Amino acid sequence: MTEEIAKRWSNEIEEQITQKWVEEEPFKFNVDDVIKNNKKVYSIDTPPPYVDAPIHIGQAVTYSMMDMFARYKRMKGFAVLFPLGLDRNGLPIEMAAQKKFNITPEQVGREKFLEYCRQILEESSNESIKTFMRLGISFNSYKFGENIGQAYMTDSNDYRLLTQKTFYEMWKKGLIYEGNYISNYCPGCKTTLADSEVVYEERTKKLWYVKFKVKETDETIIIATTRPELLGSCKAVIFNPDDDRYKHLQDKTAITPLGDEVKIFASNYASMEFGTGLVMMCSFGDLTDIRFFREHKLEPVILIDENGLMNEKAGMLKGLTVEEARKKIVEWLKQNDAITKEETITARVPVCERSKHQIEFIQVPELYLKQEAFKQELMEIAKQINFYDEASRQMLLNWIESINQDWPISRKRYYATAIPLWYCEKCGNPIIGDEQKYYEPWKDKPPVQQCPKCKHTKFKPETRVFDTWFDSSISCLYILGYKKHDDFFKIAFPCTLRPQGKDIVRTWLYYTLLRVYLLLGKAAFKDVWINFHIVDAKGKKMSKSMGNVIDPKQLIEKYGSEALRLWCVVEANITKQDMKCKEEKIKAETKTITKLLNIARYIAQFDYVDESHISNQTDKSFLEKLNELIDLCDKCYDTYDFHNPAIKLKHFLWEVFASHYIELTKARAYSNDKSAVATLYAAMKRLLLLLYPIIPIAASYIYERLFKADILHENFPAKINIKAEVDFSKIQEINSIIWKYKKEKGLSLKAELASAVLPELHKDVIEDLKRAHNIKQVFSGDNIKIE
RNA sequence: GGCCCCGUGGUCUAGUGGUUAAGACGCUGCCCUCACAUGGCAGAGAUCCCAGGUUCGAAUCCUGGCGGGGCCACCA
Repeated sequence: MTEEIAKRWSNEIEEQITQKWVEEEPFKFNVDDVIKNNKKVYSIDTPPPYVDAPIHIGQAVTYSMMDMFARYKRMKGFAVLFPLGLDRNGLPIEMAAQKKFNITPEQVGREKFLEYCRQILEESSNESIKTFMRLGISFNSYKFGENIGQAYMTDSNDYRLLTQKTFYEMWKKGLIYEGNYISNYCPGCKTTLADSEVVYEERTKKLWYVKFKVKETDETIIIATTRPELLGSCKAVIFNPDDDRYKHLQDKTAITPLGDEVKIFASNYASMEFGTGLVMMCSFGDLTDIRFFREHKLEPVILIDENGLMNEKAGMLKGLTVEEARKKIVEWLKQNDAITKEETITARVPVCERSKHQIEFIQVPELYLKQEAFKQELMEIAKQINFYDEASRQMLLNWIESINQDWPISRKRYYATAIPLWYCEKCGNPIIGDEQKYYEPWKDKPPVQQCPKCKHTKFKPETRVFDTWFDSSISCLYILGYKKHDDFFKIAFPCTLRPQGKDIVRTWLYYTLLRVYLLLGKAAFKDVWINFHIVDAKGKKMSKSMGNVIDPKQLIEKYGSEALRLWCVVEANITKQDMKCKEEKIKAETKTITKLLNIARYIAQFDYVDESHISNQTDKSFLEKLNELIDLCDKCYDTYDFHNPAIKLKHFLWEVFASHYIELTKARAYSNDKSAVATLYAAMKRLLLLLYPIIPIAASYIYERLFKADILHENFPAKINIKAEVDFSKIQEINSIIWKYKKEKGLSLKAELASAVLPELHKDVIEDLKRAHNIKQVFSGDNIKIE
């Protein structure tokens, strides 16, 4: 007796099945088996979500899609490496700790502060993991551990040790150096930022018109500036070479309100339209200033210190933040009658991607990883990888093209991977750690007793930590067991797929390709799948402040995870554009699940008949349509396209299978015609297998009841070996005409028809048509006619 | 300023040289027919952004325009 198939789909069924998957770990990655039996590996470098935030709709959708990739590849015989990672590094943890315990790292000291951070992480709910479980994401394991395929955390000693190991490798190759350059500095995060972490935003700013004097002629000139606090670092006043108003000032000397004397000359950097056409060049208000100083070999005066405060060179502004300094100098200038006008302008300003504070440019020593020298090679790498969608490649190429300095990898922060360096107190010689353990120099001793250069025995520990992307950019190496499981790594590298959002192309994707290229000389991935975002029903970006955030947990609660999974592939192609999220559309997909369930219930009332009994031409004609679908799905799934197959599968389910085939063959099925029943089972089996990657929970539920087997162990279906004489579309067409005729005549669908003229078709098909539509007599002819 | 993507019924999407331009959501009407009322059937609703061009033929290819979006560079 077949176990009863539910009439309605429910969250209880979903929970029961997904719970079982979590407990029994059927997707476990077996490294030994892979190595011993030389299995082909398909690996996914999953993007670790941030621990403390519950997962958002975009993650729910993209992880569901990754799950489809993973499940499809398993059906195709791959050993699929699909690990769950959690990102636990970086500033958000520090900020949360500071806020919750109302402390600052400066107050409590490094070790104590790290403890507070760990406490925050300890209390983190792991909410995201529960949602992944509920969505049926087939991670290799939901248990944390250090074996291949187990769930991992980016702040584990194991992960951090690999970060340090790769650091040694690059250090030894001479790719890392200490440089004292102008860096992006975020006053909010109190740290240096790489260019990739800087974005531009439209902001309103004040523009002040300040009086300068010309020394030689004593005339007053007016200069517009948004950065009066940098007046003390002014080294030149410029005007556009075509600006007739100021040509007479060439090579004269300007006196700033502070009394400094600077040269006046022409430069293309000045635009005639902006302000008064005269510009004061300071060190450094923006990137143009930096370039200008370099080109004119001017000695910069740095007024802002490593902490973002005005230093002693700033005179009366010393100790103030930049904001405070600006206020104070404006007041002072006003008192001295040096300001003629004040305007509000809008301009695009560089801001910190995370905290949105305006970037300052300050000079700080940082460790740099060489990248500028490898632009060409990386462009080549970018061209070798398959991009899905192909158009996404351009985002990466654009970014590589625009790189114009090396990557600062050190940060003055705390909760991140330690930089394993010590410096000889006598000669300053840097000492690196070794691969034995994860080092924290401020509390660990270096692996050597004395400085190899001067034999001195005292060392100063490095207290800076790595940029969080320096960790993240080796995730693909970590999951493949780099420098740990050499025999596995050898066969599994490069990683097959990197799935990720378009917003982190210039960080996560770029840095990973850079790191892996520098370490191994190859592309890190075979395929890269870039997703766009989920936006609200109106196409607006979801944000807490707008109040338009859609919580995936609530959607699952209301409609189930299968409806959500089906919706996200049917709705649109997320690799091409943002996808709008409308609840009604998700709700609508519950109907498809119900339909599938009910077709299964219909089939289950007949005793199973195997495929060898398929002989009827109607049946063969129908199955041939399914064969086409098998081909299409296979071809599309292989290129990460689930959108088009999902639409076709839905259509097949509703139209071809339910409306036409089942209605046409009911008479035969109820009279236990072996060919008809065998066809129902054969078709349903294929259809479930095709749907399985998309809606695995429902597919496995039905499969188990109809075929008494676990769908997880099945292969991707092969085409059914049949040859049909009739095109099923032709049959559908005739059905529609007859249904429409009866409708128009106000006849019931069961009403008897005296006769019909139908095209020449196989007798099996004519017989089914006669019984389905209750036609007494059928004549053949080219024009369909019903009476 | 450079590069890229998109513009199909009210809404969201398919279709990428020849189709009566497809589907879903929404809307209207009829029907509880023994798998399914979380259903079935039917209907209304599209100058396929505009203008040229290529072609026997264009929503589909080309050019220009208009509109929307993205990435990068960036004005003191």
